[in-house]
Amino acid sequence: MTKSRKRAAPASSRESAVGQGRRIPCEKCPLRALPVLRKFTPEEVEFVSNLKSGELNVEAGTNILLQGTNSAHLYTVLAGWAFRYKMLADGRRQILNFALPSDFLGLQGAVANEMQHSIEALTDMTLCIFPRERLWELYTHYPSLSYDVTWIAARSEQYLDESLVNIGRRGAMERMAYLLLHMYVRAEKLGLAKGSAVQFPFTQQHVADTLGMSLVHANKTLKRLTASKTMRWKDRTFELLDRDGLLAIAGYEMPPEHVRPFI
Amino acid sequence: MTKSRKRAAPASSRESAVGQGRRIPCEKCPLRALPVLRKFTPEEVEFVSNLKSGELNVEAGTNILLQGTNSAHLYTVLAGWAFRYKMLADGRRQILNFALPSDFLGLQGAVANEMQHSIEALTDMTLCIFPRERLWELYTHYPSLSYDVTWIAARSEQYLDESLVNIGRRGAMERMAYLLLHMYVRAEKLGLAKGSAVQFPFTQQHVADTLGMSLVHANKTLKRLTASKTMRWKDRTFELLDRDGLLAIAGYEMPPEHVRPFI
DNA sequence: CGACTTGTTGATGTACATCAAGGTACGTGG
DNA sequence: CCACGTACCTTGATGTACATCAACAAGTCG
Repeated sequence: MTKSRKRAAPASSRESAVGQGRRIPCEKCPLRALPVLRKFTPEEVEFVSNLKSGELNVEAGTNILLQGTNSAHLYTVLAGWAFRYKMLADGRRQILNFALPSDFLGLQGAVANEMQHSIEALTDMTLCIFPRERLWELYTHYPSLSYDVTWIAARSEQYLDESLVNIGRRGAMERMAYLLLHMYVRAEKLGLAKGSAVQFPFTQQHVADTLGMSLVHANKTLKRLTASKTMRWKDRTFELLDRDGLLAIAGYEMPPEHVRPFI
Repeated sequence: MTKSRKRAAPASSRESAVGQGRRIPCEKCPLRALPVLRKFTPEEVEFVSNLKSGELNVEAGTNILLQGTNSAHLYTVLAGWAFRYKMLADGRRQILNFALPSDFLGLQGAVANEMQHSIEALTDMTLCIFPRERLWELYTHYPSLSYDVTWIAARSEQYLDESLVNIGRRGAMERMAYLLLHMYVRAEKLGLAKGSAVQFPFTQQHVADTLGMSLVHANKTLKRLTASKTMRWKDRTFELLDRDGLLAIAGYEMPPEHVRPFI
């Protein structure tokens, strides 16, 4: 054993001060207009709207879902960022993925019974709540939506495949370049970019835990990457300066990203 | 860049000498009796049987699915072992997962359009073929089966999560112990174990590519692991000698494995 | 103000990769 | 039969990408 990242105390994860917001009807959901998201029929939207049991506001640092428990809910991210992670007994942490607006959370728990991972809010967030036991209704009433759920699961599998190659077979610079570019592109697609800059709410520690390296090494890798002048990342603001240059360092062809469902 | 595993020539992957076997009706499928697999209703079985368009026999080394192409089929493994992998441009390889009898292959391609990974047969295999374009029928006619497909996708996500923690945050011994135990358990559940021994059809190179390490290091790690007397692996035969001991080295709680669907 | 979070940097150690060589078992065609 | 190739495993010597340890700087917060 070696591999860095022990933290004795659960430094983040404050007490989960949550709140119930008022309900925006799905018909007026601001996300639904995004061009990357598949158009729903009015019936589909109405069904989903009816499935939605409420909204949840959580503060940054809150654990939305917890490894080892079974959640009664599924969530859609309306606003804010989160990350999915697993902890080992001795405190090592691996971040599996980040969640952005329009992402769907908790399916594994709905299907398994017990969560095998945790999810923590990176920023203040707004989530749509769907009761887990009504997922079955969706399957019996709306094949199109069931297909979407499968689609979503298959796509996260793709992301994970990418991460596995990334961590298993590539050096620190390649990994880092790939991750930053990946997160930039995702944010950009959601209209979160201003010019070529995005507000990244995560820290170097999060990046290190995503890429399976130590904080110190992540820091030094970022320095080297900055020296390449393909990007800049200071005070939570990420700027993409040379997309092709960064892509070249990542040594990668980005897989095609399609229009996707949003439940 | 570093991170091992370049191979100039595609050493394995012979020419895909395949063959069409005769058709076993799903009602008589030998796998369906396995206690780990969920019981299907007669209607479900009949529907699946009708969906099945044929059987495929492939030799060890054949590429069943290829990164960058779009396959017209979905497969269920009836017999034999395979592995899912991705290659980088310079020849580095990352194995993502292994496929055993009862596993479902090709969903990502069905849902995306273009495969983002390849699958290669480790042994001679028999596969059930399902035409991809009829997947939609399944969604419209059988919510229960659609739910199963989602279930399967969510479960592979869980496997990938595990692998990510494994590669990202654990040392060579831990990784190795975990992988071997994991593969043993999977094989055992399918009735492939004799006493406490299983025939593993993969080589040390495959293990190395799964764990994101070099062949040499995998070999040395295996030596050290053998010295612990918790297992033995010689001439393709793996023997589990001390389950708890190996589990302790893996430093892990195995997640609960449930009864699962088999399409 | 201290306590804490985040970033930064240098010194040192080690887990890993790379290189190189050889060893066994299997096949092939002469 | 042997010579030859090839697939797989093994082992030692050497190099390096990473982790660990330690310290400090800047910003924020109660």
